[in-house]
Amino acid sequence: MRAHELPEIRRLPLFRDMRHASFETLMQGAYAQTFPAGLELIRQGDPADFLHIVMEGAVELYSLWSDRECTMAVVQPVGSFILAACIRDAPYLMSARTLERSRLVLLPSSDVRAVFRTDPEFAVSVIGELAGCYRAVVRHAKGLKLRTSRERIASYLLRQSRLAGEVASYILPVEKRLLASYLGMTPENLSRALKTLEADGVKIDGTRVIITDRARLTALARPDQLIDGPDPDGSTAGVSLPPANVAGLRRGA
Amino acid sequence: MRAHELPEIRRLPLFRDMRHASFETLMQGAYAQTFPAGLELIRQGDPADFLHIVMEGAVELYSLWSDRECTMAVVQPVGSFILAACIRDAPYLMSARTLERSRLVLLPSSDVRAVFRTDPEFAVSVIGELAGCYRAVVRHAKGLKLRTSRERIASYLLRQSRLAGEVASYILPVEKRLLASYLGMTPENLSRALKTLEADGVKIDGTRVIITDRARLTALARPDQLIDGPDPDGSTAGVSLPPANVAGLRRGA
DNA sequence: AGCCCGCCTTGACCTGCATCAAGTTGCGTC
DNA sequence: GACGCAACTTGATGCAGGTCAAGGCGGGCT
Repeated sequence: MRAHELPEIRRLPLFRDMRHASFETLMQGAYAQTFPAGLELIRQGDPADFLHIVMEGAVELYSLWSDRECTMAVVQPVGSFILAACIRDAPYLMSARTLERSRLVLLPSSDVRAVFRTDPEFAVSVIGELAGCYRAVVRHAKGLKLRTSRERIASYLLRQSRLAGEVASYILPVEKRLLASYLGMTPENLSRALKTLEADGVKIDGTRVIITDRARLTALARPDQLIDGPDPDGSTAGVSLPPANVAGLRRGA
Repeated sequence: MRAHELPEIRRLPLFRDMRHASFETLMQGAYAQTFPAGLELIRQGDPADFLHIVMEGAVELYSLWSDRECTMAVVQPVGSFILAACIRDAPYLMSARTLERSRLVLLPSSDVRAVFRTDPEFAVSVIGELAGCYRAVVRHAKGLKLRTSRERIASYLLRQSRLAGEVASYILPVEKRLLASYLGMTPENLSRALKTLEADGVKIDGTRVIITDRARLTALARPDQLIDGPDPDGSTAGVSLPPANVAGLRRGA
């Protein structure tokens, strides 16, 4: 564990308000490690031994079933994942892999469970975090059930623009294949849909998104706070695709 | 509030372990009411003023977007709903309506939030409940993204059979239109798919389901604990369609 | 620099599922 | 028992999106 990492973890909403002693206890059992890109960190179905925290890099949460695979979320620094499985001492519902070289901190699940029973402040933070995660997944499910592919794409593009500060142009934060999987469609379909969306106010040039007619794109996407967020308090709770970079710098790769 | 209702609420996992005084406090602000069938209890987007508990009847949670609608879950006695919105003091993400004449207990959200801050045992229960809800929605999303319509139907039919005790025949606990919406398809498509599933080991006669070839149906559905549940500890956390009745008695209607 | 591999695109095709439009059944009501 | 409504079924049709197959582009490595 590096010196600067402890304060960074401490600043997370999940750990911000807990007692000092509790934090110490948790961090005693912690260990940090750097993993190469493309490594499977967690296999779905395995027992939830550790709460994972992403310090650097990016981690994809995905699910497998019967030779099919789909992306559920991407976790970026500094964020935690699979809190729910740790708490219930239940098998992971999702697998996780690094998208790039990543540094993680791992906390034994048993420690996490022990600490929130003795530190009410930490318990309250866990409640907030879980409630946020729950609402994020509900939003995702709503999008899948209520919107068509094109609408999901348009909403995503607008949401990323909003997260970057209502910019008219930005760089996609993830590979298109991953985006397609997250949005519940094939890469081919995403590619074609992006092309046809040029008639609806957005131009895609490689990884760059240029919103040419925001009103038109908005009319198609019909963004809704109850699907696209954010929650009034603004916390995203880490279960979604990462925010876009404003400048031309490409994340990862 | 009726005399027998307090103990029933107290028996819920969410309230079972809290301090007596906390329970008293919560129940002082509670009020119970009976609603007719088909009444909108909650409109998505409204502020989360009350935690709802279903004492009798059944409540559908559904979502609306742009003249489309989909069922997210059905809550049956004795279960609570929209805990996450209450905790975050955020707008409801889903609407709720009674499916039949139902009796509900309503607890002011502010009381819930206040109590879990002062009663660590209650906080722990809330954590467990939220983690369960989160995992239930993740499962639902996985099913939507990884399985085809036919596979979702087959899985659902097998799951209901399991919940009823591996019976070969049972009555559908909900209307088919609602089931279709829950499974993410149109009623027409459900109707047709059920017909074609007769070649795969299950016969549907009205509301009765008869599994004629469990092996064959299982081969199609490829049930998976990480999608269909249950979690090892068995708690369903109330976010799913209700279990089937074993006997010939029809729920609701 | 050149090569190679993986991501992305494009095309052709086709399946699954939605949509629209009638029926039909079942059930509660009068 | 007849009526009427709502749920369900069935049919015809169309389109969204999946699948399969073949390039093209770009970035990283030797």
